[in-house]
Amino acid sequence: MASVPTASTSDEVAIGNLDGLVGYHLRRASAVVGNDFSRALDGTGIRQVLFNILSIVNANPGINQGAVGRALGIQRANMVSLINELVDRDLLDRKTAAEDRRAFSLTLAPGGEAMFKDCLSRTRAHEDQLLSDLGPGERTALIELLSRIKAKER
Amino acid sequence: MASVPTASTSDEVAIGNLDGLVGYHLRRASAVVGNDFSRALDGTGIRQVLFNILSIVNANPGINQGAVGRALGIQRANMVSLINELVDRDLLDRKTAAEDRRAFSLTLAPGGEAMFKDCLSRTRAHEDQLLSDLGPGERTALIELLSRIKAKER
DNA sequence: TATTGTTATACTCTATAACTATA
DNA sequence: TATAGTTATAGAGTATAACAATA
Repeated sequence: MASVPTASTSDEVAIGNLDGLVGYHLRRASAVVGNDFSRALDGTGIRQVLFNILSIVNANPGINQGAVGRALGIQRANMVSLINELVDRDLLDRKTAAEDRRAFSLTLAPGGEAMFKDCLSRTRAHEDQLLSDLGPGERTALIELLSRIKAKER
Repeated sequence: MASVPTASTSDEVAIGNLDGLVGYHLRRASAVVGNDFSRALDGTGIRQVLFNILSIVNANPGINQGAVGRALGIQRANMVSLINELVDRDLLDRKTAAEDRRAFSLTLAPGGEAMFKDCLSRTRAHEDQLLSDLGPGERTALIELLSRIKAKER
């Protein structure tokens, strides 16, 4: 069974063979940053998924619901209530697409733009704080490695 | 609002400001590796959490339930059904701890050891495949960076 | 026939509070 | 009083199948 690390960084117990697995470390690090994100956006009512949707729509005005879902890895069926939530809160404008009457064309409502800006700056501030002991090169390198992993999606 | 990247690696739509956020990339990469993990363990009935629990118990025979949860960031209340599941499937032995009769002492049952070994080699094979275009140095560097982020947990 | 969005549904994960039994 | 495990419960994320309207 190869090498079984005894403790690594753990303070209380050994994590055993998990230590060599990228998946384990990704899961834990993602949770830490995700929780920090939640604290950053506390009080806004915006969750990580919703923020991601706002960002995609912001960068692609007029995009339709399905395309947003594909960009974020969210299934069609699960997009419905998320978009409803943002439309109901007047953060997103939804209208039937001119070119394809099956689809909806999404744009940020004025309130959505303000909300997105606010959430973005909160998020950046929190990430800068949380990741302050990573050098700028390390941070870039990390994002680059994560992008390459993401590209392996199937 | 600083720089708004237009496309980065995206093929269909721009991800906008998400591109500069570590949290976004962590979330997506973690999902990719997690899905790959699920495929690797398809048919075993073992999910990522359960595998993590088996690994902790394997590395710390006799450990109690709460300590496993703390090591993995799982709340006490949520440990109960997970441990029940593993005990019911004869993968884990659970007995009242000698030193503290409130606690349970957990060890891998023979079937649990076999299952863990099997899952571990499947997982390693899948990770090696999925991450084959990361050099060994990059993989180590990635794990090191993720560990440092995890250490910021609060 | 294929695609966009929808509904219904179910499973997993996560979070909180209140309880018991032991310490 | 504090801790180990339990129960109940609720919210959120994710997955599948089947449907209507449109392409």
